[in-house]
Amino acid sequence: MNSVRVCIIEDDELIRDSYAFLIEKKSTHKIIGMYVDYEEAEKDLYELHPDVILLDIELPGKNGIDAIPSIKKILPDTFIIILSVFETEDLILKALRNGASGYLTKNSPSEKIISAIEEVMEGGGPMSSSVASLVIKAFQKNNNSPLSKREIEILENFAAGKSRKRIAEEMFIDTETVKTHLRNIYFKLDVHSKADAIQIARSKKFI
Amino acid sequence: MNSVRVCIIEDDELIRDSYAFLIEKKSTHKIIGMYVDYEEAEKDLYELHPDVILLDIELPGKNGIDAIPSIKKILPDTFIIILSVFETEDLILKALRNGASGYLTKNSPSEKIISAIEEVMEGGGPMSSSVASLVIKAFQKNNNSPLSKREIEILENFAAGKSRKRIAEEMFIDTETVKTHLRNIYFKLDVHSKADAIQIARSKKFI
DNA sequence: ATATATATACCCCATTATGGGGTAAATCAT
DNA sequence: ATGATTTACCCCATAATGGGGTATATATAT
Repeated sequence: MNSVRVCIIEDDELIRDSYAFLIEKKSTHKIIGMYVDYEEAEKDLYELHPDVILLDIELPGKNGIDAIPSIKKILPDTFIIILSVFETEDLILKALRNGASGYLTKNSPSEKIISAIEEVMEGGGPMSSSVASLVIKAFQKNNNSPLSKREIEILENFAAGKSRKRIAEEMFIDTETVKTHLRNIYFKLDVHSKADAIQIARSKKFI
Repeated sequence: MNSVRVCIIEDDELIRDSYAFLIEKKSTHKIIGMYVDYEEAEKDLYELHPDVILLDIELPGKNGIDAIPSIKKILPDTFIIILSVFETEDLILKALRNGASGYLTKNSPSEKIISAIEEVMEGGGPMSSSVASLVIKAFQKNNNSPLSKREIEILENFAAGKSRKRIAEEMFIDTETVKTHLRNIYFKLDVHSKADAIQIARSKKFI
């Protein structure tokens, strides 16, 4: 592994300095920039063009989640690894959606951080195991759904923007049958519209 | 880490036996069952109640992907780790959606497989780094979208099943403006319906 | 065996949403 | 300053929706 040019954006001085120290000491990677917030970093980013940015989420000024798209606009090919104490589904998914390539918790040992830097450079997606688990769970359905298999199938087609007619044709059933299923779905989810049914079903991972 | 009761479903004798041998030799986990296909395994699963199942995808009879929900129905709390030579987005996401807790490529060293068994028992989500990268990319949008920001926003609301009227209200614009955006979205995606627009936009990760 | 859930299908009705067409002005960004 | 974006209005016919009632066959579970 060649020397990787790394930049750190982290407001806590102790954490920032110890990461920098350990990375420089235990690997061949170079810490080419250290910043206490995104606004400071922004001025230098284009000139610096780091390979990897270690980014904290809890920052003064623009937070890490919102900083990701801004960084990606300036440096589309720079990999961003989130370093955070928080492991909530919401934050993790937003970070990944916004363009982060990895997500580590701050209690990760320095070896894990160093190998994560190498991993992203090689096209990997380094994550703490609890983070990986949350990411996987984000794909999985809730098996305590009140909806039947057929109802789930219909609501999924519905959520794909299809009309009753089209769903009926594709499922080889009558449009009236689709309608009856829909009526039962509305009753079970206690809603009275498509949008509400989709929203409830998605948030509860029924579909 | 206590001894974990592991079961292997893998049709290739050499791979199956070498996994079993290495796991028994290098860890305290117990291989309590080995099967060449899902049908064979199914007979014993409830009685065996393994903690973890190492599951191949390319199986004779029912394939691994389809076997996952069947296993989960019999053993809802057993963790399933996929072992596959294939790393296509489609297979990986289907496996995770169906309930797999981890996904390793077959070239993984035995240490990685052993630690994966421990990781799932502790609530983690073990993945090969290339798999993790694909999973992360599944969350990320295509930034070469022909759609404008506003159009993406509107199509996302559209994909949430909302009507033009509701979108207009929530976005503080006129329904006619929503309509114009929609018309431009249809033109850019070369479609003539909601369902097609959503389908194209989702498959190309524009939304 | 009997109750409950599921999947199928038909009828009525009024209201709402959709897609296609044309046009245009203000603002934003390269 | 040229093209893209965002906003908004007009016309029109057709399709889709949601609410109501009813029914029958099959599965599943207690």
